[in-house]
Amino acid sequence: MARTVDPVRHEARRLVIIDAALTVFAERGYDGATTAEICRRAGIGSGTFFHYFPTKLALLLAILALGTAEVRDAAAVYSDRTDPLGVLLDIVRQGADDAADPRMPGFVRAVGGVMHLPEVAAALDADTQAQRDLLLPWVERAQRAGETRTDLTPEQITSWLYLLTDGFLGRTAVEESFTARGEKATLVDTASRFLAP
Amino acid sequence: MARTVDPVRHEARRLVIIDAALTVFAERGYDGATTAEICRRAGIGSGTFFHYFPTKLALLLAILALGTAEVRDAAAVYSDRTDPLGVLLDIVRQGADDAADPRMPGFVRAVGGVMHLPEVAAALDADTQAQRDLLLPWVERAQRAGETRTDLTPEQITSWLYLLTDGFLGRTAVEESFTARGEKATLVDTASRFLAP
DNA sequence: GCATTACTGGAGTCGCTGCTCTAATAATTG
DNA sequence: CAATTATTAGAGCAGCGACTCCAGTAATGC
Repeated sequence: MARTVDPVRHEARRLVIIDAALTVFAERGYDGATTAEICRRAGIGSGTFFHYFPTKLALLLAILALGTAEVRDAAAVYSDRTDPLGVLLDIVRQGADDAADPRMPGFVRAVGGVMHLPEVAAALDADTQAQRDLLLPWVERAQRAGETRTDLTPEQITSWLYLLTDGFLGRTAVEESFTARGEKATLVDTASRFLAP
Repeated sequence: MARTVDPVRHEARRLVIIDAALTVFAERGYDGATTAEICRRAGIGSGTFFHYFPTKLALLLAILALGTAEVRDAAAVYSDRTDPLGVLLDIVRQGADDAADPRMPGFVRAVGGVMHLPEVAAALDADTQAQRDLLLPWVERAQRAGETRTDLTPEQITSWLYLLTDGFLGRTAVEESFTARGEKATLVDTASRFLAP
């Protein structure tokens, strides 16, 4: 036998491609991003590209999976907090911080543009589910503690919190003067107003 | 000479194509929508298509222009109202109603997916500007009347109102159980809470 | 009726892009 | 070092889709 796989090297290379793709997708959209351009950006040949990912779509899905995993991991950070409302606002804050990566809005739009592909829709469903799993228990706790309105179901409140961060992301994508950094405080305030009993 | 153009017939045909395109764009995204499919849906041949629109992109821009014109026309409806806050909430309500067209969310995503094209970006800028022109005077009046918070600039408030309807639209696009009809009341309530002094 | 022009369909073209294939190179094991 | 296999680049292929072209038809003015 000879030469076993070095998983570290392999994974590193994978991440280089993913990072390049994230940039190009954000700049040109999914269809506008050619594999050739991604390869150039990653400093590899097309042979290498397809050695790591079977299709361009698989690459997109890998990026989405990475994001979803991150959301899942985030749960651990809050696990021993005792102030439900505070946790909810911190999660919202975190969403604003994520929007600060200048590639994020463009990437989100790019994904939306190919959401009609069933694989993409499924990946987004998984992501939404992860977000929900993160928020829902804290919403319920906040309601029980009387820190939050109870005229909406926990599911509805979760959706609306998601709506706020999503809309926030979208606005930073479109409007020059609307910056994640500058409007973060208003986002948290708006979430507070929304949650208030 | 012979046969002058019949503008009515011409315009009607144009609208048929536009309507078909709106549907197909919403279903498949911009790049996913082939001109062949749009032609099939509109019941025309490709020759006819390119007789009416020089390129596929021009067709998309025509749809966007139509929407922007609609926003501009909306201004007239509110012109002699005297309750600024009520007008703002009505505009928000109108946004919720627009989101009720089942093709709207998909179409919005499709447009977002090709926003990197300068022509599309410009068209969206124009649309945002029209929305701003509609909202801004009423925000200023509401502030002066003391019906609305004044810790944010009128421009910021306008952006945030836009954010709410935009996010609302996005959520109806993604989440099955989040319907424009069902969540409309919460949208108006959230806008109220946001605007409150 | 006839000349002229608008409109229409659809077959075909041309460029582009995702992906395949091959041959070379590097790494690893014994 | 030899054998084996992972990795790499990049030339080229195959398919697809926007758009062109043209021939035929309908409408209009005289």
